[in-house]
Amino acid sequence: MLNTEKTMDKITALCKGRGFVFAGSEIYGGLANTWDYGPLGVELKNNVKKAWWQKFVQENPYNVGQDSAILMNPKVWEASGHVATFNDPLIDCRSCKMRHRADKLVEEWNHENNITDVVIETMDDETLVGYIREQNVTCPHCEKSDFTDIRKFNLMFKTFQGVNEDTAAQIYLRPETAQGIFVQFKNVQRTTRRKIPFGICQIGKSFRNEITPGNFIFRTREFEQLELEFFCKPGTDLEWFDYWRTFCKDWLLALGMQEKNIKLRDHEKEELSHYSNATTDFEFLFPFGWGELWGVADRTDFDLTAHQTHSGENMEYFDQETGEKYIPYVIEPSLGVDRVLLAFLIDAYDEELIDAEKNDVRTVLRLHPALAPYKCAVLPLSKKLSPAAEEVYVSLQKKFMTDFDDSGSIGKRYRRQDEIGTPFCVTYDFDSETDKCVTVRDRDAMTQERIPIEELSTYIAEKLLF
RNA sequence: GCGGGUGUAGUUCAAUGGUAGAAUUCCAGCCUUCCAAGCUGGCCGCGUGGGUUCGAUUCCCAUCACCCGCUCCA
Repeated sequence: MLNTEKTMDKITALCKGRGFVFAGSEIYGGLANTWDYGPLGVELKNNVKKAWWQKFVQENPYNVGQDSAILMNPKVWEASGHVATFNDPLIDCRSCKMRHRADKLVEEWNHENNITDVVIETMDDETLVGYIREQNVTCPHCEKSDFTDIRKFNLMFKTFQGVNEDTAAQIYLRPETAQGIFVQFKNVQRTTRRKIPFGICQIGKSFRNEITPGNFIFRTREFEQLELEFFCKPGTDLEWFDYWRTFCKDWLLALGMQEKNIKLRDHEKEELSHYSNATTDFEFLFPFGWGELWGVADRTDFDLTAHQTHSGENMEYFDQETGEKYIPYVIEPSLGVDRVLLAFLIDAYDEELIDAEKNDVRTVLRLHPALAPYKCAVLPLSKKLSPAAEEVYVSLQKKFMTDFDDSGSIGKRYRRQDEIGTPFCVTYDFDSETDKCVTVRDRDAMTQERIPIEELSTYIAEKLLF
């Protein structure tokens, strides 16, 4: 019996086999959880970014773009709270080797023992360890109370700027792109003459030294984010929160993601980040379960206020119409490029049983044309037609990523394109010379249409819209 | 980082204490007038490093990577 279930193995095999994603540094035995995008992967990734930019910047009445540096003044991360709260106090149980977060350990212990008058948040590591030893807090796993000291684990990658590798020269690789937007908020507002509400979009790499990455490109230590920081008047934030939630969902659906694989989940109070008072996660049904794709957070005025406090720079916005001065609230829809790319891939992956007896399966990536690495492939029906077909190929290349393939049977070449998600195959045949038309075969509908060569690029361009 | 599992061509799977064989993919040629045709030829592999041994892909140790759990979140 043929198994057409989508699995991560099949997805990773396709990615490796067709040049979407390769394991990083593979010839040196790899480096844990690093992945490189191959020729098709980078096209897909660029298309995802382009599609996001198009809807969030190009076509959007509110938003503008920017691109800030990965390296920032370390004070940024003190202000943002990342130096303090991205620090996990890890503690190991000597008995069963289980690792815990010291603060969570105490929190649970207090909860179970009905201790309510102890404030964990204000405890430093020594106090935490002291408390654990005093109270004989036990390991939830083995019930013993034998813990190591706390080891600080900061999720931020550190490096050094300049020649001195001392702490004064220590800087961080940004753990999120958002702060680059906050620190430039005033410059962008001034130079674009934007009035509140408006937003700033940014695409860029971020780095988090996760304890446990995994699930292919779902969680990696180096990843790329698509972030919008939307500035609005306090009190209108929840309204805009809803607005952007809907906007984000529409974007996913417009690009063909199946609604049944998307779920919106609101964060519970305890779950909220240090900067947020409301968050909704967009989750996608991956083969390994539901996983977060898009976090839409109401960050309040936390960041701008923090930067105002730490930098001494006034971050207030002055409303000319009402004469009011205020620090804007911020709605942040933050999307992981690698994650959403994986989601699109999985969502698009399909195996079609063509002939049960021959065990013939057509593997097809039903990617939206806007996302597909190649928009079309030119396939001469016979090798004798290759020179003429190449002319069509060269003209199409000026407009879109186009592939050319004249090796093997026409059927095999269709299948090759199906597997990498090419929406249109253009076949140049023996009549093309005289009627100046080609056959365009649609990947999903499996239909064939005779199109004049000169109308070809317009025909395809229309299908790329979303 | 801890516990469990895995590691042989791009993929799927063999065999072996005497340095590996097939299918498929891929490439070249012949053939081929629209959905994985055929023929001929070809490329490609024992994760890495040690040890035992005359000799290791095989046995032992370490290491690395991947998968499943504990964490976390874009």
